[in-house]
Amino acid sequence: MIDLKLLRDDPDRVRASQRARGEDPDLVDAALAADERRRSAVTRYDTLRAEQKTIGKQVAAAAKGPDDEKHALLARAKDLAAEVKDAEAEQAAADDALRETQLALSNVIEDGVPEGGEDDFVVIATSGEPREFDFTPRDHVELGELLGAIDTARAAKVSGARFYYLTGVGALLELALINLAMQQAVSAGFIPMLPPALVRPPAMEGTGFLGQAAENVFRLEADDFYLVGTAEVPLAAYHMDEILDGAKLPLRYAGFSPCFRREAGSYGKDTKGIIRVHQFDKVEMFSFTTPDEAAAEHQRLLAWEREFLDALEVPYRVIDVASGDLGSSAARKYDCEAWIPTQGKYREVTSTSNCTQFQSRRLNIRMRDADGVRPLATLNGTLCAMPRTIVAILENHQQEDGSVVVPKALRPFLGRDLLTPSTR
RNA sequence: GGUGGAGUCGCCUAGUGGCCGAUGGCGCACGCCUCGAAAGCGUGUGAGGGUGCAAGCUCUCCGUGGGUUCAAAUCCCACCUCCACCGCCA
Repeated sequence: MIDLKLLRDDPDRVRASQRARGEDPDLVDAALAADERRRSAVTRYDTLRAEQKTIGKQVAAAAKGPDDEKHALLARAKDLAAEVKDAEAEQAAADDALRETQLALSNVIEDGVPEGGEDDFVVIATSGEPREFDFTPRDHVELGELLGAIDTARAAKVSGARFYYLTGVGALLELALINLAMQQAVSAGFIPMLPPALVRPPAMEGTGFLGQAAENVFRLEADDFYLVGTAEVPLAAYHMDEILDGAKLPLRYAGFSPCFRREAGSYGKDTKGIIRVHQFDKVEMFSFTTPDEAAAEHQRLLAWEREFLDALEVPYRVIDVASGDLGSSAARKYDCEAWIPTQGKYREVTSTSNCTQFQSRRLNIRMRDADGVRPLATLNGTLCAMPRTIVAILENHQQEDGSVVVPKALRPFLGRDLLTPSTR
């Protein structure tokens, strides 16, 4: 949710941000008008209500006095009650209208975000070199089959398209990745969390997933639950309606959870394999910090993501996502993209967003320090999304015979150095 | 799923229609006392909005949402959450 003060003091900055995102700058003026309307409604209600309270006290005092005086007061009080009710309704309507326009506005982008759409990202780092194969590399679907690690055919029978079974070493590979990721997170000071994957509407709404992203959210209508698309939702909402002690920030959580995505509108994209699926597991980092520290924390989250990819010995690059391709709550976003040999391109495996105070305002999460009580900053970053990471490992570390060399960092967790084709 | 009980300002708690934005304690902050501390004493201590340069003035919030009333923490209804017991499942 946008800061009202910023909206009033510097509407041009918000308009410019909207334009850079390819969103409607006129929403700014709609919000300003709604703010104006609300303020006059509040003043009217406050005045009437103060009068009502005064008269109420007079009625109580006159209770023992003469009848005609009492009746006159009561008559006046009745009229006033009707007016108050009317003013209250108008204020409530004005409140709702303002909130609606406020919610329609996306976060103000950070200075330096590349302008443009999906293809206008800026590559800010690359690590490792795409490997030269002296044989024709197999894609992860074929490798998964050879190794007895991935079964998409039976998953289609049981659950339909975009589902998969991890079997045998595939299952073990995920468990090893979870443990490696959690170990890294914990030694960096994160609090490990296993959050709920079903949440009630306020948590989903507060994290901003019921806006443009709503069509990608699974909903359990009979019970009014949403299935989370990322642990970001339950981790952000963990401190909903709380005031955190400024001295205890930053608070960092590493949440492992299943993630559910409808993938509406992606028909035809990545239909093969496990790059784009309806359900997967992920270890997500989440930070609550002061507004001043947000940008620096963003860099730290990116560094932790890179540390993890480095440990997996996978070539990747880091992109600074362009303004038109940011989620509505992100002021800035960096994606790490791993090299996928059989596609000949880099594909997103992790993503970290600085949501500044945008998300905390919606979720009503604040901090208290010497400067008083105010919204804090929230940031999130993927540490390890299992299927895409598994794809990157299998494809990059494969050998001619279909075996896959296990990255050194993962060996203690997997208990083996090499995955070999099985005759299952 | 059934029955009963409960949700008040960081924590505990008083409060059954106007004198209540709300009692008291703990905690916390500051001060006094002390060589220093503890104890003791004193003062202060929720959040949000409107208005104002400011001091201030004012409105809202007693789980949430409705209702009754001139007036609701207090009465009524629905919902949410928690606790206990029973049933069921793991």
